[in-house]
Amino acid sequence: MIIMTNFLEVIREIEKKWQKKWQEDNVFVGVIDKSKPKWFLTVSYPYATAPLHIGHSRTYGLGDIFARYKRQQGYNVLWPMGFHITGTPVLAVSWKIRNNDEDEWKKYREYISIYEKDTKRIEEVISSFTKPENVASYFAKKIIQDFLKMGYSLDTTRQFTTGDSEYNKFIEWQYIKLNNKNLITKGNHPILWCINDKNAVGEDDIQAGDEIKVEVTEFVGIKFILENNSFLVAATLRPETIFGATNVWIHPDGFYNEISIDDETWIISKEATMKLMEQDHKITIIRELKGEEILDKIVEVPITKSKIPVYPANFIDTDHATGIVYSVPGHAPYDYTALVDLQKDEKTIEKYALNSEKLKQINPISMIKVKDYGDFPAVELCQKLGVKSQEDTGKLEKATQTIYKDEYYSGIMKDNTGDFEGLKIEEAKDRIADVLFDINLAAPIYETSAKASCRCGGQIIVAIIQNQYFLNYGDAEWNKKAFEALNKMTIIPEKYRQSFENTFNWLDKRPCVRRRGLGTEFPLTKGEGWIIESLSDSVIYMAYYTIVKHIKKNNIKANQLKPMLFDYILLDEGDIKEVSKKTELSEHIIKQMKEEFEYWYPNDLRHTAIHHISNHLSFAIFHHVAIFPEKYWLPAFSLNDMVSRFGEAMSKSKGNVIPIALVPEKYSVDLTRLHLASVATPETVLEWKDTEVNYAKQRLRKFWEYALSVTDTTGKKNIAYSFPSKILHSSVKTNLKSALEAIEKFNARDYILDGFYANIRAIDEYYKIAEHLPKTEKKAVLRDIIEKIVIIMAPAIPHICEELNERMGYTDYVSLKLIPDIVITNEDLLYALQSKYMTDLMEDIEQIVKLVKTKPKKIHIYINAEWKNVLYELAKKIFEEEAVQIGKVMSASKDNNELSKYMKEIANEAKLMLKDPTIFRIKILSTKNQKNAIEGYTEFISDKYNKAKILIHMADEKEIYDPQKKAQKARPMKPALLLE
RNA sequence: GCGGGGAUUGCCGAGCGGUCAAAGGCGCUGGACUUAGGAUCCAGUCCUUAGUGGUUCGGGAGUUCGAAUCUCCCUCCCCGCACCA
Repeated sequence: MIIMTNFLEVIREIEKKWQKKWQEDNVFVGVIDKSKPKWFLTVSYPYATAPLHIGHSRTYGLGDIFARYKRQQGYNVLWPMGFHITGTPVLAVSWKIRNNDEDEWKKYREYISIYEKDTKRIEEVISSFTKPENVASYFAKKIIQDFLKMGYSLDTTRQFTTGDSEYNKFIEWQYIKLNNKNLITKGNHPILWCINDKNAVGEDDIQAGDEIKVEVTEFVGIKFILENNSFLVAATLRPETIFGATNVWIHPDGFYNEISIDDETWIISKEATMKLMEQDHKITIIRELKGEEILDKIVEVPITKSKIPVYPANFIDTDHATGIVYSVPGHAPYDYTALVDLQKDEKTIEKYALNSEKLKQINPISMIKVKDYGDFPAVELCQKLGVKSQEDTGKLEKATQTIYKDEYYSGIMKDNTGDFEGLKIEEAKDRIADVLFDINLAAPIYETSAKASCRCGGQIIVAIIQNQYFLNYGDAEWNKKAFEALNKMTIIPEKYRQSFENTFNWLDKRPCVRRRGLGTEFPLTKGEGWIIESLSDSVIYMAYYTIVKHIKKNNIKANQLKPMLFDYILLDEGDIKEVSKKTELSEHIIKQMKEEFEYWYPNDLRHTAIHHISNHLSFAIFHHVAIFPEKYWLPAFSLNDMVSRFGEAMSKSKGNVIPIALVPEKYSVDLTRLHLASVATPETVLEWKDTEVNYAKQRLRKFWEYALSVTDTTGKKNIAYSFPSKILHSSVKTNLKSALEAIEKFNARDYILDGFYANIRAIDEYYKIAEHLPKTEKKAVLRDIIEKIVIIMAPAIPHICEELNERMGYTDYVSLKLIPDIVITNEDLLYALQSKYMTDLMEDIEQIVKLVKTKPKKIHIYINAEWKNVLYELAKKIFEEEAVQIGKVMSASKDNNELSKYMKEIANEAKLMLKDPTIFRIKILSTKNQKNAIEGYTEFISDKYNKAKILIHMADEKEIYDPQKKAQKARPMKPALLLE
């Protein structure tokens, strides 16, 4: 109990002690050493706007295990870290703090209180966030501290942020390269836009943007011909329904504009006019009008050429698309309901002097055949749901969605749809739109998927940005090269390769400049206020780590970092003399930078979270193949999923966050590292449960105690190991061997499960079986294996291992100790088999003891006759590659001298074999080795059953004690038992 | 919708053609230690049985000497979908 409370405290002190030493001795600083193979790891750098939590430490912790493992394998390892601060988030935080956003202040008070205890200081820090750069610099500083407190073996001398002016030069160079290779194109592009700020908006800028998902929707604006070159433009998502149009709806009280647009005359709502002005049109307003002005007018439907009237409807929203829709009562519940409402509504008919006769003649048109519906799905569904009027919006919404879905997936165009007859709706929809566009009787109208406001209060609409710059990921040659690179890469876990392939196939043009956020100015449009989108900051920056050290050390200025310098260092292009002259840098410094890059690159492994696959990881491959020669392409990615708690992803609003900064005091660093890396496979969401952490804690404590019990002794010294000790020794070896095989494939979980947990269990087991053995032997064997475990498990639990290494009398760092070769001998394999054999045997004994319910005085164990081993080995050979056929065993036995005399017994045995053919797959111990194993455990078994006598009988021997004829039942690996 | 992943014993979660009744954990049950224990340690935890038997791995069909693992169909669940890092 005392040990219990103290254990974590002891460990925590140890953790601090070693972190300090590592830092003081610069143990993890990457320095060129050409005598060693290099290994360059990167883990995606964090975004510096908030404290990191335990979910992040899953990713970084795995990275650290890999880095430490490689280091202990003799590689010269470089694992640097920087910070991402470009884009909008830093600005958004700063903006909210500046505008005294209460929630934001509250959130940041909590964040900062993780690091600062004094309330006044907390307020001070937050106040400083009114300057964006302070947000980034504060968190960058804190996060790196957190990382070091987690024991990560980082080279901290190569830190930078994506906001550094020197780094911006590197990004500028990247874009110059991409542009030179014609990978940047121009075009128009719809985006979400705030009419107030006159600027693009992202999720951060939209009120409740994290809850309402606002997207750009493309409507087809169909031009209903009013008169020559003058149109009523009705917007729809379902252009195929044009064949069912019976009339046009307009809001009688709504305000509309007659506009001149691209040499045509349109009537659309006032709001729509404003929106279209941002959508790449030439517009002048001719006049304003109210909806009622055009009621009862007749328009011509494109394609069908039928003439239909314009009627009033209150469900029309003038602030949605064009504020005009056409009516398809057969297939649209709103339209049907509005039509019925109007036909009954004498008052309205009179008010607008509508042609009542004509109105009442209007009937729904059926033009889509849908499974499980009659001719008029809208009518059917409205009746079924009991829709009363067009005010019944809840039910109408539901009906609309149901029909949309049903018709979309199972609808077929009917014979009144001309060329489109028989087409599935899925297909007809796009075809009809294309035809309409072709004959210039439709135009795309962009609208937001939901009404939304900017944080500034302005309405958000869709705007078309002209001459926008794009990265052309769809470029056939670029794409092909990226695939080529991907095909050569190692992806861990391999199953994510598919996701990359899908991403590559889906990637097309991607806008690469923004008007908002921090970042590098776009070099092609200097002075116009275009910023390079921030994902481009995280695709080839790994290369920058190799040279940033020299930039900082030599105090190189941004304006010295000319493209030709990067060309020379990173691409080996150009002439050093000229570069030196133009950049005013000494040749020596330039050479050093080049040497550093050429030594470390490529980035041997990049480890990140899974959700980066479809963006920055894919782009990283694209940008590498575009810019670098093949020898510098990325060789490998490894990935892990996130951490959840109480079933949900960690987020401030869910209140389930554990900040990394609190890990050392709340848990322990080694404990957390161990748990995070081993409790789940990397591709699954890891649910953090304190009860499970507790398990890891108990095991860690046990390991610590076992290890401490042998720090005062030395290894094996002329002590002959008895059977149980040999078993322990070789099973630990076997476990460590498979642990090393796992981590070699970057499988940290199996590495820990096999190398740590399985070994502790093996020791537990040993202590049970070895109670009767001399203390000196037990200590010797334990010391022997602890030494190995300490070295091999150091990558996972480095602090504890450093401490034990020291307490065992070593003066070097275990973090730098080479992992020994573990060689599994035939003897080890035999012990493993014997151990398994004994576990099974003891289980059998235990089962019988339980059934008999009396304590046995004697335990007779019968080992099978030798000929049975011969038989099984023979059968194994026969069935190695083919199906099991008993006849073959029988005939082969007949030809075998040793077996032919037992044919009767073999017939019985064969029946058993057929029942359980797996027996042919397992390894079998000789009768002698079965006996050896049992003898090695005799004392233990005897002690376990009140000193019962253990008697081993060989079925072959004559005159054995066998009152119940058990001996003949013994099979290889399955001795028979008799308890008395 | 498109694309991907998944469904395992009370729960979480490994396994992905053969010692698989299926790792490990949690929970539960019993015991030890204790004044006590929601601490820790040990044992047990599908059903049956002097053991080598039966029924299980979302549902259904198939391939195989042998399937949780392979194939096909069905049902349900999760994730990603571009100007957001």
